[in-house]
Amino acid sequence: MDNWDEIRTAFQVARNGTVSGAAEVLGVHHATVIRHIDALEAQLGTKLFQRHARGYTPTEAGTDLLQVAQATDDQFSQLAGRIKGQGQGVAGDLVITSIAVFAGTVSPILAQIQADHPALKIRYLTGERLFRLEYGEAHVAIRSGRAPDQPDNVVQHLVDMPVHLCAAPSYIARHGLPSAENMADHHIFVGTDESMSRAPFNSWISDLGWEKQVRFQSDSTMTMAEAVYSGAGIGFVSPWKMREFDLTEIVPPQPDWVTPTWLVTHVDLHRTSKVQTVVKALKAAVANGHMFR
Amino acid sequence: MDNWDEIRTAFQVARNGTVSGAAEVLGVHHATVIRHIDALEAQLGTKLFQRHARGYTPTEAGTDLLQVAQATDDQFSQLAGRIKGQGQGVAGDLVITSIAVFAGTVSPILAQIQADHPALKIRYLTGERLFRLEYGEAHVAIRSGRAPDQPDNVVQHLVDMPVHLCAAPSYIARHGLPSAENMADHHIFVGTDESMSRAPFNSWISDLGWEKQVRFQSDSTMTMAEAVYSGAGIGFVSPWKMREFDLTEIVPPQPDWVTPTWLVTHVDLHRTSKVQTVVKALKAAVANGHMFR
DNA sequence: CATAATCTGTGTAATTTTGCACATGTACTT
DNA sequence: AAGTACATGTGCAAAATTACACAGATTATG
Repeated sequence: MDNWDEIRTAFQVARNGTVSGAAEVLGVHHATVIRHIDALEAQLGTKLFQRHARGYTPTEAGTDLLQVAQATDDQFSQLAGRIKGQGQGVAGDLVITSIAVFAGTVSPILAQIQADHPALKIRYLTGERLFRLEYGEAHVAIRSGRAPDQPDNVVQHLVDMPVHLCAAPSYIARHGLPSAENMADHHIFVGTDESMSRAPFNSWISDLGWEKQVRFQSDSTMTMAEAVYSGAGIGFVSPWKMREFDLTEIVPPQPDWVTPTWLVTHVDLHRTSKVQTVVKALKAAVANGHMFR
Repeated sequence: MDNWDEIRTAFQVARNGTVSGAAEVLGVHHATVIRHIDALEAQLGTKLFQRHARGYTPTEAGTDLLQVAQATDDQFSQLAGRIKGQGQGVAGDLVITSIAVFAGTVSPILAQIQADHPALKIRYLTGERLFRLEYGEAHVAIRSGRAPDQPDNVVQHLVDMPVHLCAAPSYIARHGLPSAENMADHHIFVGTDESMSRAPFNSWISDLGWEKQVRFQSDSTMTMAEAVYSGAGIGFVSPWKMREFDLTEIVPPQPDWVTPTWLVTHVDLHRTSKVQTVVKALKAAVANGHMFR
C-alpha cells in the first residue's frame, strides 16, 4: 500500500462529500483531487466513490477507508503535537556517558537532576570506549583530554581536572615514602597505556626521563587509581579518588598536570531543553564546587 | 499534518536504518528519501534522525514516528486487503429498492438470497420516490415503466408484468359487476396520478375516452391496489395483489397492458460479485415463476 | 422557464518532484 | 596499508505532478 497522500486525499473527499471542498481543505486544485481518487481506485481495483453532479458519495469501500484514514489523521496529529512539544519539556530518556573514573563525582549531580525532573529517565553509561553521539548512543558525553573536534559535536569546556601524585599506605610500607630526592631512582610509577599517552602528566614523566620507572600501565584512569590503591606504584589520581582510597599525597596538583574536561553534545540535540537542562546543571555543579573535587 | 507520504518515507528509514535501504524498499531514488526527511524535519522543527556514515539512527521523535507509522502501515494494509477482497466475496450491505407494490413478491426471494449468503446484510427499501443509484442510495433497483436511460446505470429487462382489471367485492355489491357493456358508462376507475400518466393501461383508458370515469388517482401502484380493495373503483392490479385482496377479475391481462420491469444497477457496482449474486437470483426467481405472478 | 451557482471533468502549460551522475566519507577486509 | 563496499549529499536534467482555463451538467432560485 504505497502513496499515502492519495489516501489522505480520498479521506478528505469522503469527509467533505465533494471534490471541490476537499481540494480547498487540502490546498490543491480540484483536478489534482480527481486524479488522486482515480489513481487510488485503479490501484485498488474498486470504486471508492460514486460520482454525481452534487459531489462524491463514498461506497462501502469508501466509508471503510474514511474510518481508517480518520484514525490515521488523529494519530498523526497527536504525533506531530508530541514531537513539536517535546522540544519544550524535560522528559524522556537522556543518556550521558563518561569514563568510569568520573562516576563518583558525576553520579550525585545526575541523581539531583533526576530528582528535579521526575519525567526524566537518566541513563549514565561509563566506559573507556568512546560512546558516539552521532550514532545516537548518548545525548551528552563528558570527555577528558584534548578537545574533541568532531564536526557534528558541540564542545564546551567544563573544567580543568587536577590530579594528585599519590601513593597507597601499602606502597609506602614496602618502598618508603617517596620524596623529591628519591623519586628519580627508587620508585615505581603507575602510568598510562599508549592509547592515553598524550595525557599531560605523561609528558611530565617523560620530560624527567623517568619512563623506565613506569611498570604498570592501563588504558583507564579508573584502573590506574585502583592500581595505586593496591600498591602497584605511585601515580596520578583525581582528588575524590585520593580521598576515597585514603591515599597519601606525594606531590600536590601541578598546573601542567591538569587534563581539560569537555562537555560534548550532538548538534541536533544540543538545542533541546532536555539536553540544555542537564548541561546547565552540570556546569552549575562544577561552578559550585560539587564536582571534580 | 499534511504530506503523509513523507511520513511513510521516514517510516521506512527508521525501520531500515539507512536511506539507501529505505529508497530500495520504496522504489525511489535515495536522494528523494533524503529530501523527504529534510522536509519533514523542517516542518516538525525537530530532528527525526541522527545522520552518520553508517546510516540514519532515529532520535526519540524518530522512534515515536516509527511506532505510529508502523500502526498506520498495518491498518492500511488491512484496509487494502478488505477492499480488494470485497469484490470477490458476497458480504456486507446490499441495498435493493423497488416500488412498494413489489414488496410481496420480491421479499421471499430476498429472504432466500439472504439465507444462502449469511455474510450478506440485505436492506430492502420500498417507496415511490426514485432511489438514486448514483447517489449511493441503493445497489440494485427494480424499476417499472419505460426503460430507464440514465447513463451510469446498467439496465436489464427483468419481466413484463401483467395487470388484471379488478374490482373488490364491496364495489361489486354497490355498483354491480362491471361488464364490457356497462363499463363505458356506469363504472368508476382507480387511475394513476400525472406522475405515472405514461403507464400503458393509462393509454388504454384514454384511448377509449374514459378519462372522466377516473375518480381516484394515486402516484403509487400500491395505493391503487389498496383503493381498489377498499371499493373506490375498478382498477389495474398485479396478479399477487389480486389474489391477496381476493379481488374479482373483470378483464384478464392484456398484452398492451403489461408494464416492463427493469433491473437497474450502477455501473460502478455492477461487476461486483455481490451485486451479481443478487441479480442472478432475481432473474432465476422470475424464470422459475417465483416472482411477479 | 430562465438564470445563477456549483460541481465534475479534461487538455495544456508551468511548476515541482524525481532520477542520475558524481563527490565524499566511513567501515571492513585482505 | 590499500582496496572494496556501502553510506550520505548535491548540481543538473528529465519526468511527473500540479495548476489553470474552459467545457458540460445538474440543482437551486426568482
